This record gives sequence, structure tokens and C-alpha cells, in this order.
Amino acid sequence: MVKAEVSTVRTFSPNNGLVEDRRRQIIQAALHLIAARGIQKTGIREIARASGMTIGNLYHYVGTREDIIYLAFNYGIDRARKLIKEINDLCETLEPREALKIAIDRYIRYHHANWEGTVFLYKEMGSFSPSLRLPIIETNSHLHDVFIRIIKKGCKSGVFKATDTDLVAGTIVSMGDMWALKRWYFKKNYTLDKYIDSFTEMVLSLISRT
Amino acid sequence: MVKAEVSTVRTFSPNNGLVEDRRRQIIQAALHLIAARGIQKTGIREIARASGMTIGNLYHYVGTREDIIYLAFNYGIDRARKLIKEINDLCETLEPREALKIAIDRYIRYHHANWEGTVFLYKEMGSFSPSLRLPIIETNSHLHDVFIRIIKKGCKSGVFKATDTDLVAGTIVSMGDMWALKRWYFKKNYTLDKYIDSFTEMVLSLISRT
Amino acid sequence: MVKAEVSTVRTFSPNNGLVEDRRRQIIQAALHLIAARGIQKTGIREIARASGMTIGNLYHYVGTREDIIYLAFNYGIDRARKLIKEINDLCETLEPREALKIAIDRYIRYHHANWEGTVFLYKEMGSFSPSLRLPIIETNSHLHDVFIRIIKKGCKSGVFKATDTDLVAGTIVSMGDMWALKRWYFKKNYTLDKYIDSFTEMVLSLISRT
Amino acid sequence: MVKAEVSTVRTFSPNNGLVEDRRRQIIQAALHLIAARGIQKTGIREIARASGMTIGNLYHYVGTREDIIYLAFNYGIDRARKLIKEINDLCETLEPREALKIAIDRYIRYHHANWEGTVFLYKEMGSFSPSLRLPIIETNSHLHDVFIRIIKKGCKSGVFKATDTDLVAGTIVSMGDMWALKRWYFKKNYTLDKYIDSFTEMVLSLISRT
DNA sequence: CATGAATGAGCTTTCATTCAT
DNA sequence: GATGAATGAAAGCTCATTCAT
Repeated sequence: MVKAEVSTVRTFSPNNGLVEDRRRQIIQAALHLIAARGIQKTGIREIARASGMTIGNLYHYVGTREDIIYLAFNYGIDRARKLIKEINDLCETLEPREALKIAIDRYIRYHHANWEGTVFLYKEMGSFSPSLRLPIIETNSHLHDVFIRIIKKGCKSGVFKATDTDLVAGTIVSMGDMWALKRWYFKKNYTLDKYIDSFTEMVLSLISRT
Repeated sequence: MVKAEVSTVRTFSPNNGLVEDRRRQIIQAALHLIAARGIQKTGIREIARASGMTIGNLYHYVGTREDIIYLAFNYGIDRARKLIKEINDLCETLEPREALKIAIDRYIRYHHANWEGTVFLYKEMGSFSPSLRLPIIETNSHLHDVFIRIIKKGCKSGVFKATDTDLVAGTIVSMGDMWALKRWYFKKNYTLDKYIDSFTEMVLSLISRT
Repeated sequence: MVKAEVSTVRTFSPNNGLVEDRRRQIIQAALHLIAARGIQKTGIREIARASGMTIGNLYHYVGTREDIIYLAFNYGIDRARKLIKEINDLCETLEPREALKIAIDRYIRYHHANWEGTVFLYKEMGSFSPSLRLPIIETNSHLHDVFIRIIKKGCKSGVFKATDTDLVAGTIVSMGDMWALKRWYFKKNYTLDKYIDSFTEMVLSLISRT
Repeated sequence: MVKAEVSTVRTFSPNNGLVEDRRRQIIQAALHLIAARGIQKTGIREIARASGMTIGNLYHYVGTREDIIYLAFNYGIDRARKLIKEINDLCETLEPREALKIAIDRYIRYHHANWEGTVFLYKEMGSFSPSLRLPIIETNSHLHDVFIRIIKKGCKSGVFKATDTDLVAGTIVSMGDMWALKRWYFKKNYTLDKYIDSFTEMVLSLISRT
């Protein structure tokens, strides 16, 4: 696994706990502002104000503006990793149908709670150097693997029929992202619960044997 | 239909044809650069250089940097509208299965050829005023309608079975977008043709009767 | 007398009459605009538009933006010189009281008709090189001389009593300028005619022998 | 009285005292430069340099270039108001002749010390919006009132004879301005003291009974 | 003669970053 | 630890001027 090098980011404080706290404030503020007005219009001054610090203070905990983007990036990847682990733990012992249901549920709810992060990741993907893009590509693969594994297991056990598993998994991952990216569209006809239910049903009807 | 008010953008030239040409150059350059490095890092100087004009000349045809974003935005909407019309014209007389196949084909190929525009739209969506977002929301709806209409027609004629038509259409639209947004992922396992074939098959297996 | 070197200003046209016509248009437009919004905000494009020419055409008759200022400057000086000559001619044969009355009348009416030029001269004075300032200083002296001569003549002939002639003349010249510079103030209580009458009376009461 | 809304001008500093100090520096520098070379040729970079600040720092205390003009404007009005108050206080108890002498003396000395401000006001008057011009029109009226009141008092007490009081006051105010506006002319024949003496004598001879 | 597209130096302004207090 | 004054490179934009048509 590619290690997220958060420690690369400069700080003047020796107090690790404080650093982490302050950075969390900063990241939250940044995600918020960027989701609202875009990266271009989000300056350090505003991020500082929104995190309840002064500029000078903010720079105690963060080296550059880019660092903030980078930290937010890492934060997103971290949450995705935790999600993956959580889903895997949760589904390990369940039978495939149930596992898939729960996995989809968790996954979409994650995007629901975390939409600013999702939007941010899609916006910023392109502006990072390939080497920094690697962790997200990798994590994205892991996410696909979660669903692929469940489906494959179901195929083996005979509950699911053979399909293009990759594509089905890809569709699930995509439709989760879309709940964040296109909430302005889907919210017209769906509540979160209905979206999850309908989508789950659709996926199951697609891969269920008989 | 919400009219795209491109004429709002200031120009010093009385020659309409020229204005349109130059703006096309500018938009292309901007889409290219923004898709590649993000908005933040795309300055006017670079857009000018990439459009093969000098800064001063660029400002003959465009009022502000924001205008460029706005024009690119409109350009994207325009292309989407043309696509919708094209698909509708093409599929009107076909039987539903065939119509759906062709519609998906055109739609995904559109994103393939136009991925920079798609990426741009997703990146910028958030930074526009609600009133400017309206046209894209509307056009997006029209796009959904294209697929909804075909599916509904197929249901009526008995080729397709009843499902959550909205969601199926939403999935189709989303997976087209994703071919542009996540080409770095899907290109690992799919060529354009294979992606289209596989996805079409998946959709058909989902909604076909028997 | 310092000659106004209008011929210094570049033109591409060999047709002297046309050049003069066009320049008059330009000067008028420039004076108008500058009086209205100030020099800073008066660009060549606007001067061109206001003179009913295109930029390119304007540059056929004028070398630089500074040239326009310079021409307007010269135009002002020229008009002042003509005024001086006119007053001198008119008053030569009159008896001092009458001469003074008529001189003041002409002088203030001149500022009334020409206020934009007067305002312009006061504004621009400072921004010219000393050598270019010379003609206006000289012309201003001549203007003072007009009044000084009349008053002196009146003293000699016994109609006027001895005073600080310089200062009286200076006051007359100044109050003419002020009718242009502070028209927003004086117009509250005075019409042009009343201003002339009152001021003439004041001057006469000041210098008349009993 | 129209309140000078200096507080409208943007600053990034929370330290009011500092803001005032820095702005004073800026205004002084601006008046100096503008009086010397005209507004057109006075750029922000020069104002910054002349105020002993860097550009970035200057923009901590001032929002735009226009703001500087506006502040200088207000500064001029403020000084004029203080002058008016000072003269009124000084002359209240004096007998009219003495009062008038002192008022003229203070007034002209004020222009002598403050000529850059006077020149600036005359140059910029025209380029302000009517609403911004209001305070200066009003202050100018108050200035006239100072002299009108003294003269009227003298008429009542019998020291001065009836004349067009408005016009006499207008002449006094104008000749004060002229000492600043046309110092290049008057300094040829007058020192400050001689100008004041001569002018005072002229005014007194004009309005004194017998 | 007239037009207006093109140029690019230079202007105003912003903003990430530093550092004395 | 916290503050915000100061810096200056660089961004967006303007505008006098040229020149091909």
C-alpha cells in the first residue's frame, strides 16, 4: 500500500495532538469552502477565518496552501480506506446477498455524509502529480475489489449468475460517487433511502440467478 | 428552454464571425488546460498562449477570465444539446432495443471525444451561480429523458419489462460521464468499444423481458 | 512671442485642411470628455468615438495621446490670444471706463463659452514640461496687461485713482477664470449677466476717482 | 452637515490607529505626486514608494486607487472645515475690520501651506460623482459664509458700506485659491506677506465707509 | 482615406508567505 | 502559541499604438 506521507507537511509545533486537531479544523474548513465556491476562489485568508485561526497561526500547522489541498486529499483517502475496512469487516461472514446489500448501503451513506470530500476529490484529481494520484487510484481499486469479491463469492455459491463483474462493481462504485456528484439531480426524485433501496434492487435483479 | 446568453460577454470586435472563431479557439485552449492542470493553475497568459493569441488580442473577444469559463460552460451545454437532438433524430423510428443500443453508443462515444468538456463541467459546476447552473440541470434532464423515453417505449411494446426507469436512465447517463471522469480507471480493463458493448449488454439484460 | 508648434504633431495626411478639421473634432471631443470625467478616465478609444472616427483614422491626424492634450492646450492658448487681440482692438479707441466695462464683459463671456477649455488648462498646467508651460504663462501675462493698460490709461486721464494695478488686474483675470472653474458655485446666485454687471460695478467702485 | 464617510474604504487591519497613520502617509504622498505631475501620471507604485510602503502593504490600508483619491479629497475637506472653525473662533469677538484682516490672513496662509491640496481639489473636482462633490460644495459655502458674516456685521455696525456682499466674499475666497492655483504667476510680483497686505487693503478700500 | 485586429508594456490588484512582536 | 503587518511575485486587465487590408 502506498503510504500517505502526511508527515511531510511542515509544522512549527512539536505538539502532535494539537497539530492534528488544528489540521482537522483546517481541512474541514477548506473542504467546505472549496465545495461551495471552487478552489480558485478559496484563499488562505478565508480558510484561516473559517477554521477560526489567524493566518499566522494557520501557518504554524501547515507549510503551504498546496499542503492544505494535499492534506484534504489524504484525509479523503483515509476515510475511504476506513470505509473499505469497515465494509470488509462487516461483510466477511455474511452470505453474499446480504453482504452486497450492506456494502452498497454503507458505501452510499458514506458518500452522503462525505459529499464535500467526494466532490473535492473529483475536482482535484487532475491537478496532482501522478505520484500523488497513485494512492487514490489504488484506493479506488480496493473499493472495486470489495464489490468484486462479494459478487464473485456469490457466483461461486450459486446465488449470483456470471456477468461482467468488473463492470457491475464499476457501476456500483460510480453510482455511489454520483449520489455526491449529482445530488442536485438525484435529490429531485429520490431520498437517500429510496436511492439505496432502488439501486440495490436493481443490482440484485441484474446479477441474481433466476 | 433556457437560452444560453453568450451574447452577454463583452467584445470589442464588430465582426461576429471572427468573434465566434476566436472564442472557439479560446474555449478549446481553456478546456484543454483546465482539464489537464485544474482551474487554479490555468492563467490567462497560458490560455492566450495556447489559443495562439496575445493577451491583448484575447481580451478583444472576451471580457474577463470568468467569461472564458462561462463560454466553455455554454459550449459544453450546446454540444450536449446537439447530442440529444442527434440521438433523438436517429432513434425516433427504430425499435426500442436497437434505439437503446444506438443511443448508448452515441452517448458514450460523445464523452469519449469530449472528455475534457465533461471533466470541466464536473469541476466547475459548483462554482457557478444558481442561475447559470440552470441550463446544465435542464440539459441533464433532457438527456435522462432521451433514455427514459426509449425504455418506456420498449415497456409499452413489450420488449422491456418494468423497472425503476429513472434509475436505469440515471445509471446510463452516469456511466457515460464516468467514461470521461474515470478514464484512468476504466481504460485499464476496457477499450472504448468493449466498454460500450459490455455496458449495453448489461443494461439490456437488466431490462429485457425473459 | 513663443510660437505654438502645432506643426510638430505628426500626421499621415498631406491635406492640411482636412488635418485641421479632423484635429478640431478631436480637440473638441477631448475637451468635452476630459471636462466631464477627468483626464485619467478619458482614453483614446473614447475620444475617437466621440469625434466620430475610428482609432486608426484618428491616428492619421495625431501622433500620440499626449499630442491631443498638447493640441487642446494650444487650442486654448490660441483662443486666449484671439481674445486678447479682440479686446485690444475693441478698446483701443474707447475711454477707459467704457473700455474696462467692455473688456470685462468680453473676457467673462469668453470663459462662459469656453469653460471646458479653462477647466482643462487649469487641470493640465502642472503636467506639462516647463517649456510647454511657457506659452500659457506668457499669454496669461498678456491678459493681465490688457487690463493693466486700460487701468493705467484711466489713471493718467484721471478717471481712475492709483491702486495696486497689478492686483486689480489679477483679480479681474481670476474672477473670469472662476466663472468657469466654480460655475457650480456662482450659478447658484448669479446669471452670467448679473455676474458681469456686479463684478464690473465692484471693480469700478474700487478704482474710480470719487 | 454631510458626514465624510472615510470608513467606507476597505482595510485589512483591525488596528484603527495604525490605519489612520498609514492613510495619512498615503494621502500626503498622493497629494504631493498628483500636484506635481498630475493624476494621469501618478501610479500606485509611485504612491507606495513615496509613502515609504510596499504595494502590498499599502493595500492593507486602502481598497483601490480611487480610494486614495477619495481619502485625499476628504482630507482636504477636513482641513478646510478646521480652518473655518479656527477663523470663526478667532474672529468672533473682534471688531469687523480686524476680523476681516485676520480672516483673510489666515485664509491665504492656509492656501500657502496647503497649496498641493488646493491644486488637487481643483483638478479632481470634476471627476467625482455628484454625491461625493456635495461635501466640498457645502464646505465651500461655509467658507463664503465666514466672510459674508464678517462683512454683514461690519455693515450693521457702520464700518462697512453696502455692496454685493456675496461677490466680495466670492472674490476673497477666489483670490485665496488663486494664491495656490497661480503661484507661478503671483510669485513673480508678490511675496506671501505682500500679497496678503495688498489684497487686504484692496478689500478694505472696497467696502470701507468713507 | 478608413478600418479594426493585433501587440505588449505596464497598470492595478491579489494573495501566499514570512517574521517581529 | 498566537497575531497581523509586511513583502513582492504574479495575476488579471487596460490601453496607447501599429499596420495589414
